[in-house]
Amino acid sequence: MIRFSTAEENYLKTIYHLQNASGIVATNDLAAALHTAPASVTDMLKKLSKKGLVSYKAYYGCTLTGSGIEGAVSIVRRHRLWEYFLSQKLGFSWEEVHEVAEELEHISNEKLINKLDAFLGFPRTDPHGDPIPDAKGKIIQLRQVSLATLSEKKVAIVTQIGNQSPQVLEMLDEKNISIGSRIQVIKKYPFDESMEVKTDNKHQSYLTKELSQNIFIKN
Amino acid sequence: MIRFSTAEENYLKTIYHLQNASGIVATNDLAAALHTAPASVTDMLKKLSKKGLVSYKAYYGCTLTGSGIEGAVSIVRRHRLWEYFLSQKLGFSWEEVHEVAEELEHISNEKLINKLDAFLGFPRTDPHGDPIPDAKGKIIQLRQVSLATLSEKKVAIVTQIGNQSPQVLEMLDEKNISIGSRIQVIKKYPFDESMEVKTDNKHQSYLTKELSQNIFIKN
DNA sequence: AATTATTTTTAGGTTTGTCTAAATTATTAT
DNA sequence: ATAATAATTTAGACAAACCTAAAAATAATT
Repeated sequence: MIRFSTAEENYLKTIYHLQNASGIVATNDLAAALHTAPASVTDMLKKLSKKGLVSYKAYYGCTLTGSGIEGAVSIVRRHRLWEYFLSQKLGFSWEEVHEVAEELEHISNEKLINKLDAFLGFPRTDPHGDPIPDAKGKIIQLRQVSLATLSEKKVAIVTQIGNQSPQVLEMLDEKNISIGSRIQVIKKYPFDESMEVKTDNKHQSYLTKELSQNIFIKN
Repeated sequence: MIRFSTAEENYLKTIYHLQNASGIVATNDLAAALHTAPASVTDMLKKLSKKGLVSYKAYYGCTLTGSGIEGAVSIVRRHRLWEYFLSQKLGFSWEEVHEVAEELEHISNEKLINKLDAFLGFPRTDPHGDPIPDAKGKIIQLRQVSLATLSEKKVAIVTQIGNQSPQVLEMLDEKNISIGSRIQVIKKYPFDESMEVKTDNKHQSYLTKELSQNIFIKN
């Protein structure tokens, strides 16, 4: 196992997420995601390229190589296991876990992570419903069906949240919707694709199209 | 709360332990403990001095100031809580915990540490028997009575280990002695101050003066 | 196709924390 | 008390990761 610096790990992880969302990653996009100057990104890309972790052609963005992906997945695994720990064992709310996990994820002792995994009972998703890679780096990504597609009267279980911005998480908290929630569609309004839903505790809420499209479910 | 860099934290913590053991801390001793060149230590001492964390007079070593001690104690708290977690929850052996805790201790989210403390049930000592400072920085240091002073036939409980080098920890492991062990003195040999002892499981061992002096007990 | 605008890279600089080698101060031994 | 030795500091450099400003390459617009 190769050891990465904290900065390298942040680059690998961020490139990984960006390229999963939209293929080749542009320097400016990466800079924006990392809150650094584009010039700094160029420096680091050259470094990661020389190490064989990204393939990078000047002016044409980058993608992770095989070993780059391997590294990124291992960081994602650590991040999500810590999120699960913080949420399930320490009682952090799901909006708070991400920030703390950003720090914990850089502790790269493999035995620690595998023992943590076992202690937590080998969870398959983190508190936001994102899949946790196993010790071999395998990720079971479940089929993404959004709540927006569910028809009236039907019931489903929330499995994942798409956009995990604090704004979205706060709204979901207010509406009492979290991973594992049972949701029933009461009425759909085709005009603006909004809907009225009922959660476990009979709590009734109104969801815009934007919100319901970000809530993923299983039946 | 002021934030420190990882390097600063390591200096504070190391100065704290050294000055607890022997008053004023010499540059060379600090360099040896940190595995760095003495010149680097001088640089850092100037920096910490300017920040008001150590009082430092060139050529005459250093000691922590009030706020330096405060910082150091908070790092010690984090370290020992993580050691407890690793040992009690994740099943690490007590020789292994220190190394991993060296990394975890630098995550300085106060809420994380306080929630971890609560999750662990507010433990008062780490797996080596060292006291864990509470959230206010208070340390309850128990009276140090060494096994060497215990008389024949008497029984006591191991509360702490003085020298926690891997060599000592390994010997104690072999002899089945750990924090919380019940030990009975079978026979003492005044000539070399060695002794024969019996542990919980009827396991009988021979302890040299050097070893028994490093095992601290309560009755 | 030429100009303008955007994106990306290069050049040169900063900070943190480290190093080695040389100079200085303190301590120990004669 | 002086010389030798040990400890410490200064001086000058280096790597990592960042920055700003200017230059160059690519993309968009007329």
